[in-house]
Amino acid sequence: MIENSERTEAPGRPVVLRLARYLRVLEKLKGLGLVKVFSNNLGDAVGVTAAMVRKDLSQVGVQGNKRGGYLIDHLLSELRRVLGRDRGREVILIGAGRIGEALLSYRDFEGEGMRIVAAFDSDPGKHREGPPPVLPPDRLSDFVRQRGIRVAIIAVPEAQATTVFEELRSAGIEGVLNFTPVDLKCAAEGLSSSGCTEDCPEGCVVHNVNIGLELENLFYTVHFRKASL
Amino acid sequence: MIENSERTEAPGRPVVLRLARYLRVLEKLKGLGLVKVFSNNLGDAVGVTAAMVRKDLSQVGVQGNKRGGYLIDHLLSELRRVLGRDRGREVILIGAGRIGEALLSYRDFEGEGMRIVAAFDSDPGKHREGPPPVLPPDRLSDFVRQRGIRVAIIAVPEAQATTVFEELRSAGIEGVLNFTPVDLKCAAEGLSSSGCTEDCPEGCVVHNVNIGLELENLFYTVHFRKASL
DNA sequence: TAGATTGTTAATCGATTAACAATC
DNA sequence: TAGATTGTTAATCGATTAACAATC
Repeated sequence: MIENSERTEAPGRPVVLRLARYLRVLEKLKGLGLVKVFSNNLGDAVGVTAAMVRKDLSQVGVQGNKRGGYLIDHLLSELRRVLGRDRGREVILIGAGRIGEALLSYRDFEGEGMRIVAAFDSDPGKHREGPPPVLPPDRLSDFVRQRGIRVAIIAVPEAQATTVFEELRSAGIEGVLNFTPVDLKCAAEGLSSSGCTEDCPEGCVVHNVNIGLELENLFYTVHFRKASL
Repeated sequence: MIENSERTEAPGRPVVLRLARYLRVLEKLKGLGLVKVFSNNLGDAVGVTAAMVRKDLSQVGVQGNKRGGYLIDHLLSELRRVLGRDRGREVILIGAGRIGEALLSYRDFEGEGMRIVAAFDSDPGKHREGPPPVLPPDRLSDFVRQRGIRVAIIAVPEAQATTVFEELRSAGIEGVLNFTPVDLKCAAEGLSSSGCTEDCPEGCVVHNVNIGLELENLFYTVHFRKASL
């Protein structure tokens, strides 16, 4: 039953998030002119133990030198490969309202090799040439197919969330970052764990960014800490 | 060493997030006129097993009826109490840029009993009466003390993140929701796990909403799924 | 009583941490 | 060789799931 061949086992979500963090630290270290790094250092920078750093790296097949630590250049290119930095990572945005506009002007993920290549909004007043262009919804499907887009961000009002999600799915989108407070369910039912990630049998992944829940949780934590001191 | 008295054990973060979800579903069910609910139903609505629902509820001391399930009204008031809905949950916002404005106009958490009572921005052009008012940074400290504010949202440019954080801490803020990609470290070092929550020895909790990391992770998941089919 | 649902205990699972053998 | 660091195996921890006794 178990594939025991070439491929290493698929790392889980927490591992991937840490790999992305290692990558950022490594870029900064390289910028400082460093050449080698120990699991020790990386762990300190990201706030995890050295053992975990080594385990994460070995899990994705990245090797170090028994005594010399890891070569930063090697680590950089390996992590970029694993995380898919080499492929084009283009995303579309649905909804050019306040959150949408904020994301459009948030140039930060370009540095990470990701790019919003178009936005879609039903309000004609929002349309513009770009880049990135803001287009009417009826151009969504063609755009996705022609450009081979696989990932979308949903930043529409709550009421439109499920409709938009259906449209994205039928256009062939495989991954969604959802900023609405709605739990997007995939056709049938099921889902939801810690409010972050969810899986869709037929092949669409939804990650939820639920600001209200995060804030709720924060209030709770703050209150509880105080109460327990 | 273990306190075994009155108080139930502190529920972890995943439990609290689920409790908040149960609460939302319950509010809708009540709106529909229902009176009772089974762990079964709640589980379906939130996407977890019935056993987990019962465990979560019993963990915070909420009881049902052995055969009749749970009374929605009872559940509502108990969950509201546990989650602290009864106390005023006021938060301030630092940074009235694009993300900040989006949050200000995001009336959604008012329904959840949380409210942004003021924003602060160093650009005088942003200042206004409100409500909520947008104020200059030098009024932050007094405002926090006078109103007893404990929680803040940081939505400033990356470069200002750490400075703002220090100011908040010295003003006595105990919890921060951080929208910048910077890992806010508490005075010294240490921190960071799955990129969501972090704990600060001296009593300030930071929850990070790192959109870039979420997107990175989504691209990865989508790519990997495809590769493994 | 019979049936159904809760509350809780035991089993499973995955992720983190600790320990240590391999090796440069 | 001695010292240091990796890669991996075993132990721990927490959270989820399964099972079931209690009881309305």
